[in-house]
Amino acid sequence: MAHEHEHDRSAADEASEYDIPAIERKWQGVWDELKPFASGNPEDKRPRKYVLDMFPYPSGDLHMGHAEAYALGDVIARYWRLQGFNVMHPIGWDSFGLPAENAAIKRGIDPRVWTYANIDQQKASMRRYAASFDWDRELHTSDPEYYKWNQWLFLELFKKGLAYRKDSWVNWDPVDQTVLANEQVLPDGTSERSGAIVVKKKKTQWYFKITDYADRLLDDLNQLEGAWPSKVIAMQRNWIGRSVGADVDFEIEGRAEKVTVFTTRPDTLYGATFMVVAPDSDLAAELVAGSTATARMAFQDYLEQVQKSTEIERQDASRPKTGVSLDRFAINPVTGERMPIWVADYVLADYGHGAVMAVPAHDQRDLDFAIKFDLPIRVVVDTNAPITTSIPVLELDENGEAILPDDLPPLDPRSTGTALTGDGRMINSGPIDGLSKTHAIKKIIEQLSAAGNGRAAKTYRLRDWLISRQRYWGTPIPIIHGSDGALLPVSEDQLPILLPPTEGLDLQPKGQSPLGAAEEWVNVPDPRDGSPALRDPDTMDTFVDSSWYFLRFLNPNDETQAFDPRLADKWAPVDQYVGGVTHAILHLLYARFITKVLFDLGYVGFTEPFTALLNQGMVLMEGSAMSKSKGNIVSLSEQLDLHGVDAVRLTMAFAGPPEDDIDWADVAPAASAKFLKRAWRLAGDVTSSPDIEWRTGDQALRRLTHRFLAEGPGLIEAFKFNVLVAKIMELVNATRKAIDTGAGGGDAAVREATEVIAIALSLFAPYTAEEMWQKLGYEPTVALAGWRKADPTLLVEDSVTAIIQVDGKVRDRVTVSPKIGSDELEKLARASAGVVRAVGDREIVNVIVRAPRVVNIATK
RNA sequence: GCCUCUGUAGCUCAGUGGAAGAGCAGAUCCGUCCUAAGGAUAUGGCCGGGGGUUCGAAUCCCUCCAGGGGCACCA
Repeated sequence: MAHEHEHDRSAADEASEYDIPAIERKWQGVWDELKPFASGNPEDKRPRKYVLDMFPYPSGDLHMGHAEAYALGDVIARYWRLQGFNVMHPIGWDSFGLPAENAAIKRGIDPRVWTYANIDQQKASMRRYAASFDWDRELHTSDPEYYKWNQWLFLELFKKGLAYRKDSWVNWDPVDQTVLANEQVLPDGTSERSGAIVVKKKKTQWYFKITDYADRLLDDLNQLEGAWPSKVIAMQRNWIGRSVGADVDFEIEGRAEKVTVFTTRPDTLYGATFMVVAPDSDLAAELVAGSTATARMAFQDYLEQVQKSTEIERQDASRPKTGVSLDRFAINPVTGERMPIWVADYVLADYGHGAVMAVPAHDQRDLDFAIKFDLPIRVVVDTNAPITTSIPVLELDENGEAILPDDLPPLDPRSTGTALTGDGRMINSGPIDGLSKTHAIKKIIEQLSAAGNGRAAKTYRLRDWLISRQRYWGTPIPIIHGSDGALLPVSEDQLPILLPPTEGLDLQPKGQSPLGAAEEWVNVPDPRDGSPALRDPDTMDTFVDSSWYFLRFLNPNDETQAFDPRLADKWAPVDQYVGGVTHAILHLLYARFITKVLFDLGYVGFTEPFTALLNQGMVLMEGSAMSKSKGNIVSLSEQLDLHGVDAVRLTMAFAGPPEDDIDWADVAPAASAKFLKRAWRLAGDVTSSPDIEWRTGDQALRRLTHRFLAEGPGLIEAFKFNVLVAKIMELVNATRKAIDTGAGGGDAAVREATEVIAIALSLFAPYTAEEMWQKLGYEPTVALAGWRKADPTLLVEDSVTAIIQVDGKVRDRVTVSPKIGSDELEKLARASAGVVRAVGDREIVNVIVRAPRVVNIATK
């Protein structure tokens, strides 16, 4: 620090001190005035990019997880701005939902009050955090101006038959007293929100018909390959769970209608020796009703036992098989054999048709069951037979059996206990004998189709999206129930249907929507004839809100439409989406679905909402997720007060690859703060003026600077933020060295490097970067300074070191021109002292030359 | 059980056929009334183990081990 400042430090201007709180205050004001992150100017000629962070639920204050996500998303937004793009980087609030309602109940206040107070608080923290959001686009999903368009969207789906009511078994959360979508139930059978064990209830509810889009949701994942994390793509594929096979109809003795089952292995139909029906299915109840009294009693006992078991128990595949016979029979359509019908809980009521044809020889579950209950087993695929891609021609003996090598294991699943699930050659299967699996499947489907008792079929694990919720703080469903049961859509000019005030309403969860008790609200005239009718009392799943919010950001204040299709053409889909992997299925699947619906309705011209996706990891503390119960919560505001916003943001970016978790115990925000101050000091030590001629500067430092400029964009675009930060550190160290022991503070290369450092740091540490930029003699803002182009002449080295190996070991090295020829390099290598010594009197058998980098001399 | 990702310095990670690297932390020294800021220097590695391919392997192939994630009675 210069001496003259030491005497009047108290009066020193802000710029001569690295006074973090003062710097933060100063630049927030400047940004508010300059609005460098506004993206709404229609005259703006820059190319456009849409960078979106998943919007937060307003829980009260920012936490470490938000801090990581918004730091990383901001790096990308700021980077594209430096590359000359008009970047739309909006933020809003996912402000409907249960936490607000539960908090309101606890405190006896309106959820609105709690929600909007939280938003105010959280917004202040966010502004301090200096994410480069375009605040002009802020939206709240709990505003009537927003949820009006949820209702519009619902009606669009209703008109298309994609929103419908059905009576079905639903997931019921006994704590929050509401139904849940399948996606909101964790694999262990608990609610993702309340943690309660979810139970099944039979209820009539609203669904969105996402299963109509199952194929497109699955197939379009291919477009996202490489642009979305492969983990998320895999999870979505699993979730949709398409199986390809056939439906086969079985005649039932004593029943007029056939029973259809789905199978992925229609080729094994000749080996189907019994049928298994889900115990909790309507089919089982009906079949047993027509059976003997003994069967009915056994079934009743079994059903009760099944219904007592939890979802977790039921999902344990290692559990021994259980079941009872219904004493009814199906007829195998190809063999004509009688097949006993059993019920067993390994068959699920809500998958396929709730019944399976059991092929014990070739399916492990069926085999386990057949062995336990001594049911017939017939092998129909010879898995020992060789497979060819065409119809195989095999050596057969006089009985028509394939001639096999002696050492193959026998085909006897009953004694081995292992089903033969592999490919092979069909046997015991009449007209399809001799075929391989693929051909047999094709042929049997043809035969079944021709006979009218089967057809090709697909089935999915994906279920329709249950969107009704029996709670207050959400979007009212725009449907009126006529006294005759008619479902009457509210006309669009009546929207929004506002939530009634909470006064006089009991929000306490009790299994029925609190809205149903709002007499004045719920009782409406039938739009057809004015007779008494009722509003639908349920509210929508808040995932409806977030399934299209990225479009509302385009013109969040538009009162005439949900979004402007012309703006959607310009800005959407989102170029870069950033958020946690917790939404890998839920939100992302729903948003993809709604986007495809909007495409089909002609509102948007694209079918995928998020072109690229980055999942950031979690912030942990000492190896585990931060939680109140563990008592390991690190307070973000404390960290910000301690180290400054810039240091915390830099730490988030530097800690590792963005998708990895950050353990706050392993990182050093204080070291980041130290580094930032070190970088900041460079700007004060630059004594040249901005118009200095770069070319006169120190060449070594210039080379380093321009190599940095050349590789920076690739690192950012590959999300290797941590690597870029390490490179900035290197550049800072080299510049420091040039100032102290080399070219000095007046050198042009020192100024150039420091400017580049300020620009690069603006991605991670905006306050420090602005401060440096100003010290270097420029007007704000560094955020729009632009990423400089690397000078290609500074990227080529004028000499390189070639290594000389003898038998793979380095024995010498020579400094050569990067353009040296192979012959010349080989000559140099053979003559080198190290090589002569190492080779000695051995014979040289081979010389590999890779000019200009390496020569390897092999000896005998 | 199946699928998938990851094992490189104390920590976080680069490097993905051609000399094992960076940042941070730690160590020592300079500096200082003390502390700190600041600066300098050196240290630190069976590249998870084993086998193979190659003139040459951290890098490619096989196999095993360890850890993370996902799926799992879905016919």
